[in-house]
Amino acid sequence: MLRKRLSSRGYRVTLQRELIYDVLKRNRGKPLCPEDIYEQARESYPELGLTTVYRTMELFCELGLAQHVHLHEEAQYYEILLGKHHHHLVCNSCGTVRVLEACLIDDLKELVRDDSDFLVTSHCMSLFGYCPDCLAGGKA
Amino acid sequence: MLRKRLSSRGYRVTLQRELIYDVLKRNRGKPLCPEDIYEQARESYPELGLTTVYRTMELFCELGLAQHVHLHEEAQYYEILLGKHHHHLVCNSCGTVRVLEACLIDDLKELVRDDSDFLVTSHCMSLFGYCPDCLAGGKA
DNA sequence: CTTATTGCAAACCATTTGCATCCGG
DNA sequence: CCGGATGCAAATGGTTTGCAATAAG
Repeated sequence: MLRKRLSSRGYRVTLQRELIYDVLKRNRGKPLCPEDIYEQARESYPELGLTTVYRTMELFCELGLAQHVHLHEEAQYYEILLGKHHHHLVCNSCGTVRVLEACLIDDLKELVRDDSDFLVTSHCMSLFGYCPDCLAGGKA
Repeated sequence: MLRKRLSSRGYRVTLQRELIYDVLKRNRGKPLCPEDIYEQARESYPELGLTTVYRTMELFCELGLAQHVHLHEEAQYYEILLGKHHHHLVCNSCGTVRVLEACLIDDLKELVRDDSDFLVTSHCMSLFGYCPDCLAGGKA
C-alpha cells in the first residue's frame, strides 16, 4: 500500500516513511498528533526528526494515506451563538462560508436534500460528550 | 442579552465586550478569527488590544454567547486512512477517542441509534466542497 | 551519480502570560 | 475605592523554512 502509493507518484520509499506508516497502522482509530507519532517512531529509530513527521504526514494526507481529524472543540474561528445550532458549507475555491441551517444531530432528515447546489467533496465531524466509563465513574 | 449574561455571572459590562459582541452580531453566520474581530472592532475603537479579543471570545464561549467553529480541514491530529470514513466520539472527561463507524453523510440512518452508551453533549461539523458560484465559474 | 529526503537550527506566527494601569460597580 | 478588565511587551509553543549532509533509485 505505502510503497506502491509512493513510487507510483514518484516519491521515494524511505525508512522514515515506513516507520511513520507503521505507527499509524498500529494506532488505527486513535488519532495522533505529530508529537505522538514522533515519539512512537523514535522508539525504533531515535535519529528521526520531528520535521520529518510533519512533512511526512502532509505527504500522506496528499496521497490519501492519512486524514486530518478534528479532535477538540477549540478552533480559531468564532461566531455569535443565536438561535439554533447549525453547520457550515465552506467553499474550497473562494473560501465563502454558507450556513447550513439543518443540524445533523437534531434534524437528520433535512440534511439529505439540503443545499444541493453546493457540491460537498469532504467533511469532518466530532461528537463531544462522555464515554460509558466516565459516566459510570461519575466523572462527567 | 450580553449585559444580562455578564452581570448575572458577576462579570463586568465593558465597552470592549459590547463592541466585540456587536461585531459578532453584525456577522451572524460568518465565522471570524480573532484577527478579524480585532480589526472590525478597532474601526470604532482603535485602542482595543488583540489580547482582549482572545480573552473576550474565551469568555463568550464559556457564557454560551459564542461558539467555536471548525473551518478548515487542517487539524493537528492524524490517523491512518483505511476502509470507510468515520467520525469520533471524544470524551470530555478522560479524552478517550472512540470510533463511530457510521459516517453521517454516507449513512445517516445508522447514526441515530449508534453508540447510545456515549452521552453526546455537543458536536461540530463542517462540509467542504464548492459553492454554486465557483461551480458555475469553473473554479472548482 | 543525481536529486529527493532528512535533520538540525533558526525563523515564524498565533496565542498566552506578566504586570502596571484603568475603570466598572 | 477595590478588584476585575485592559493593553502592552515579552514569553511560549507548535509548525515551517533554509541549508548542508545523506541516501534512494
